[in-house]
Amino acid sequence: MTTGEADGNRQAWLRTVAADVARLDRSSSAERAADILRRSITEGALPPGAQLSEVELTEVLEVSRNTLREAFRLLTHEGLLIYKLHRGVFVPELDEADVVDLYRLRRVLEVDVVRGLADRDPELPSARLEPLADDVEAAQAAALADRWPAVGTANMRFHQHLIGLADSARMDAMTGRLLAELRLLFHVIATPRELHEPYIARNRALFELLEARRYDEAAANLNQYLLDSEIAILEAFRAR
Amino acid sequence: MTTGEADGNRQAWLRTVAADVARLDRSSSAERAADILRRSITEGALPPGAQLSEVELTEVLEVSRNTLREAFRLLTHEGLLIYKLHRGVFVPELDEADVVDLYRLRRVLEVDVVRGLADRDPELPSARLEPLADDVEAAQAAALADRWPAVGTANMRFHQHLIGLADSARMDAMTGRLLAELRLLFHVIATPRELHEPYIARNRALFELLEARRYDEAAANLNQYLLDSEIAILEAFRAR
DNA sequence: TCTTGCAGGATTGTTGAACAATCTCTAGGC
DNA sequence: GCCTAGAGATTGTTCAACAATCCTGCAAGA
Repeated sequence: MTTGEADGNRQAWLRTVAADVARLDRSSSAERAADILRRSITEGALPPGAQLSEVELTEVLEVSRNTLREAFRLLTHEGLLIYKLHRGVFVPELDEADVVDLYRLRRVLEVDVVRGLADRDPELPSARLEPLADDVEAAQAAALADRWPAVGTANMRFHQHLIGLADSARMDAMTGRLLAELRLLFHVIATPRELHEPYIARNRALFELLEARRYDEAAANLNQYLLDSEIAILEAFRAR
Repeated sequence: MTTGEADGNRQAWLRTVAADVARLDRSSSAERAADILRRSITEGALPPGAQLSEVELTEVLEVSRNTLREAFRLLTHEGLLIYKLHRGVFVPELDEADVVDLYRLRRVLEVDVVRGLADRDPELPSARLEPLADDVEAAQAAALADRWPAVGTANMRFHQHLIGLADSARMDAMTGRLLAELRLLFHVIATPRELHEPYIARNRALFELLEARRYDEAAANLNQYLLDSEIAILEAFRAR
């Protein structure tokens, strides 16, 4: 082993440790409160349009009003809450225009990521695809157990991991926001099975194209996938 | 004038009034404090790496610590500040990887917007291009007055307005963040003139292609523009 | 000389109470 | 029936205090 290699290993190790430290540091009362609220919103316990009362939530979450308001700010900038000055915070009610907007962004980002993989194919170890495979399996398992919201979660994670292949912190953050907003839409739709089931197979097909390094086909596939998904959501939305 | 037109005008007027109200409503102490800090950061008074002391700024800005911290949160999610738990808030220090990341996103979004204009050409009144023309003129005027930071501001506004043509609230927000972060980079570069001057003419050329509705050419032009700009910034960055 | 451990001070994280500003809703007047 | 006024509730902001954590400097030990 050369000194260069040893240095490289040491550098890599330092990076992983730094990442671990950053993860541990992420515990403040405001963020813990935000975590709980985030789950309540994305799981539908707090439906779109609902107002979040400060006094009520300070008691439930056992944090002070100031800390709660910091949690509100965090979620506001994730798109999961909106502030109305002097009136309070609300769970956003997205409309069809938002669906179109969200999907436009998704198509732009995700298709570009897949297309971009072709340029850096050699440096992309196949292990990077494992999270995607796991997500496909998780969706399949949840479907067999008839847990359709969990299918939706796994499908979304698939797309988050897909974006992750680009190694762009900003794309990751943007996608996190977009998918969180998308979840807001799912709760006004009555038929979760019809909404999520088709995409288990489509995610698997997309994964296999990536695995085979047929990136152009994968990009075209993904583009059509997202167009279809947008239409499906719009239809379910109108039929609610 | 038909009733339809009258309705359309009334609708447009209602929208402008609503926008004005929203702008007036946007005056909370936290956001005013954030405005001041934002300018200090983007204008370079607070250089990358600087720490913002809470007690010091409460006195200067004449707001309470809690309100100041809300202002910090606002700027954090614009990418203009970063929080380090129990250590404070700092102006981010971007590196070359961030430049590459930022420009990748800019290319994806801006080129897609221009390309997308072709599909909705008929519904795009030429008046929508006026802000872009104003920005080009502003940049030109600032250049004649030797005010190069102002040239940079006008150039950035040009791109913000360009994204605005897509009528996507989320693209607007993302671009706002990206350009704010980009400004962070400008202050570590010693030669503002060399950095900004070439893009006055290039923005004008891009504008003229848009005006002529030659969108595909405009998209290709913009793509090369952003690639060149990225290289220029990277070089200036390495030479600092 | 270099590292390690330990105060002590400084800064941030969080709380609770208080008051001001604003909104909502109801009751009353026209 | 519609408009207006005012009471009550909610949010916006401040202040003071304490807890938790970080940074600094110094002394003890290898």
